[in-house]
Amino acid sequence: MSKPATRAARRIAVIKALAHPSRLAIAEALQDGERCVCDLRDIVGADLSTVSKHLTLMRKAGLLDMEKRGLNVFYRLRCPCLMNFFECVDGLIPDKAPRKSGK
Amino acid sequence: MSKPATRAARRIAVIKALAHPSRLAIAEALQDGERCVCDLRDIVGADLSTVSKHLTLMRKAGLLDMEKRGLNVFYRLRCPCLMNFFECVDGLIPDKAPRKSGK
DNA sequence: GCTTTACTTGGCAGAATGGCCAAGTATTGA
DNA sequence: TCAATACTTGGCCATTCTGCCAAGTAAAGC
Repeated sequence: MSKPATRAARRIAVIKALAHPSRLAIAEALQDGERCVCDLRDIVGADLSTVSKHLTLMRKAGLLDMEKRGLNVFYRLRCPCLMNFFECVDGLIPDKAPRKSGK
Repeated sequence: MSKPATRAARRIAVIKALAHPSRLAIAEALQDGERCVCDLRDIVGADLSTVSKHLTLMRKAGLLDMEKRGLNVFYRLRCPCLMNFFECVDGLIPDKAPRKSGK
C-alpha cells in the first residue's frame, strides 16, 4: 500500500483535475467512449490550446488514456466509478437552511 | 430533474470543495463520525479561522451537516459515496509512461 | 455582568489556476 | 519537399483561491 501522504497527494491531483467546468464536461463527454481533441474542443467551447492543457492535466492525474492515430489524438476515460460518484453528488443539496443548533 | 447547467455547477462546487489537502483531510477524518472544529483544527494543523472557512465551504457545497452543542460546533459528512470514490481513485496510476501511438 | 472559550468573518497579501495568442512539433497528402 | 492539419507548449496577464491576523459573535461558567 502506498504511503498515506502519497495517496492523499494522488487523490488531490485527481480531484483537482476534475474541479473545473471544462474538465468536468470533458469527463462527462468521454463516458460514451473515446473522443479526439477537436471533438472535445467543440464540446467545451474553449481554445484548442486550453483544451489541450486540460487534457494533459487530466491524463497526468491518471484520469485519461491517450492514443494517437494519424493526425488525431484520442482520449478515453480510465476511472470506472466517476459516474457513480457524480450521481451521488447530484443527490446532495447545498446548504441553504439557517444553521440549526442544540438537539 | 434539475437543469443540466445547474447540475454541472453543483458538481463543480462539490468537487472543488474537496480539491484541497486540508479539506480532503477533513473529509477523511469525518468518515468515522462527527467531529468538532477544534478536533479538525488539530487534524489539519492550520489556523482555526482557516479550518472554519474550509468547513463553511464544504457545508455550503452540501458535503457536511453542522450542529452546535454548547460552545462546540460539530460537523458530519453527508456524502455516502466519498470513500468508494476515493478508493476508486487510489486504483488509478498517474500517467508516467511515454505517450503511445498507433495501434 | 464579566470573563473565558469556541468559532466565524473581514481584510489583505501571496500562491495557484486558467484564459488567449503565438510559436513549435508531428503527421499526412500532394 | 512543401503545405495543410491536428495538436502541444511557452509566455503573459487576469482571476480565483488560500493563508494568517485581528476583530466580532455566541454560549457557558462564575
